[in-house]
Amino acid sequence: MKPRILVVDDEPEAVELVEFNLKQAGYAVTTAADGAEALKKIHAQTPDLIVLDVMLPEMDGFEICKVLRRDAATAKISIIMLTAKAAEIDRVLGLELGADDYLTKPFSPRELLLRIKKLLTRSPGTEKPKEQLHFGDLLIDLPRHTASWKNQPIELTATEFKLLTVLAQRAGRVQSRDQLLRDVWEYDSLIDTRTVDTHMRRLREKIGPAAKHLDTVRGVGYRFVE
Amino acid sequence: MKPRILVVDDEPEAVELVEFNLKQAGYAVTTAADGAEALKKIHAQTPDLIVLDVMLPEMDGFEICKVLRRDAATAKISIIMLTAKAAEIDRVLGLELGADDYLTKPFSPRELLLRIKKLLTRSPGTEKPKEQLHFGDLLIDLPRHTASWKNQPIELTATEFKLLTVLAQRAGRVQSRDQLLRDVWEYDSLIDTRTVDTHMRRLREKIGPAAKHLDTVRGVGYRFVE
DNA sequence: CCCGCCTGTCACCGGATTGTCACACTATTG
DNA sequence: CAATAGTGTGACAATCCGGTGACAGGCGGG
Repeated sequence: MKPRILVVDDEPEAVELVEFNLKQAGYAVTTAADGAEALKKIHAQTPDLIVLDVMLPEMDGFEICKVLRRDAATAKISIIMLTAKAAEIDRVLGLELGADDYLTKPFSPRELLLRIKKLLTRSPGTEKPKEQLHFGDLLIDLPRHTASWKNQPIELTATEFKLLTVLAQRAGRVQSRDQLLRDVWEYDSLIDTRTVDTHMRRLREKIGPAAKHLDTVRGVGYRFVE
Repeated sequence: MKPRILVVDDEPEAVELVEFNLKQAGYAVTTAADGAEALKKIHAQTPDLIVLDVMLPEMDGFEICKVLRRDAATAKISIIMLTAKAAEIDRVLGLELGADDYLTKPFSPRELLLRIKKLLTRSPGTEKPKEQLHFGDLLIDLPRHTASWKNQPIELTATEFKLLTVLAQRAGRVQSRDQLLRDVWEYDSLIDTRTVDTHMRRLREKIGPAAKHLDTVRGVGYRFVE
């Protein structure tokens, strides 16, 4: 899952330079040359981070930043402002604008990459991982370490619970037996891969009707379907 | 009536940045560079919230936090800790320290403002740590350090009481033995995890019928159920 | 100093859990 | 249709895990 980054600047060369470097670094990059285009693209597909030049025709970077922060849907996107004057820094990072970081032009691509990395690795930490997983009548509660079907508790052993959890958290994606061994058992391949099958059987028996969520993908592995 | 916020940090630039942003946002800000100064200012005029850096000369943030929580006059002030390591989070938010929130450095002023706002607008209903915990016929009184079942007092040792308290305060959530060692014993892994079992046994014996609240989650830990 | 209480550790036990195997069964392939 | 690979199933033994009783060191009070 590549992090998505939107680069907003009206100077084509600047955009190109940044875009090239970010793509090199493995990010999915989209670009916009003015505020209207930026907002359109943001609403089309929310990026994880925005690199935003202050100097833009019509709607400037400050305006865009404010607009984004006001809307709950976009308020949590990390924003790095590209600004000319050091004097503006306080305002940029402050309450009114609320950018997460800034760079004064000119800057080195490497520097930008460092800031981006910092912001992207931090944001997942600030939002909590889900504590409960709902799938129709199936409820998995991680901190309580319980699962239930139509509010009827399901008795699961530690391994079964973890297996269910791992599959459910990756709902829709097939997990190979090896992958499951790594993620559920936490050590590699000391265990026969067929052991996974046995645990899947036990899990299916215990969760009864909810077993419809557990698909076998012949020749590949198992998958949790919603 | 502006909410009063005390910022405690020994780095002048950090203080300045935070102070500027908080004032912009309409808070009344005072600052302190070390623990002694902080305590003095707190007692001179109780702030509504404290932004507290962990790294301080002499008395560190942990110490200050503990001191504040012990004194009834200051126990209810909201505290946001600025901490370096993610590993310390559990301890910071846990029973021993009882901070209300935390941020890992570096953080954006905007993030800090969001957390502050959240804590200050906290409705009186979602009040601070309760002084008494009721669960059916079981009553745990934290300031008195007593527990009772149907108004009959239960004799508990210090460790047993703390163990019960920690579990009850996280009612519903499974606590691993390691977690309990951290939160009840306060230091890590010098102690055998099986020691927890022994104390659970003693606790169960003493609280008699109330032991039904204490669940064992095989392979995971223990859980207080309501 | 002695005594009793609190604590941490250990060894043991019974039951739950788990990994493995052999075999049955089903989909896939030629 | 037969052969084959892949998966479901039942049974079983080894292991793990938590409860329990016992014990020794530490500490404080009398």
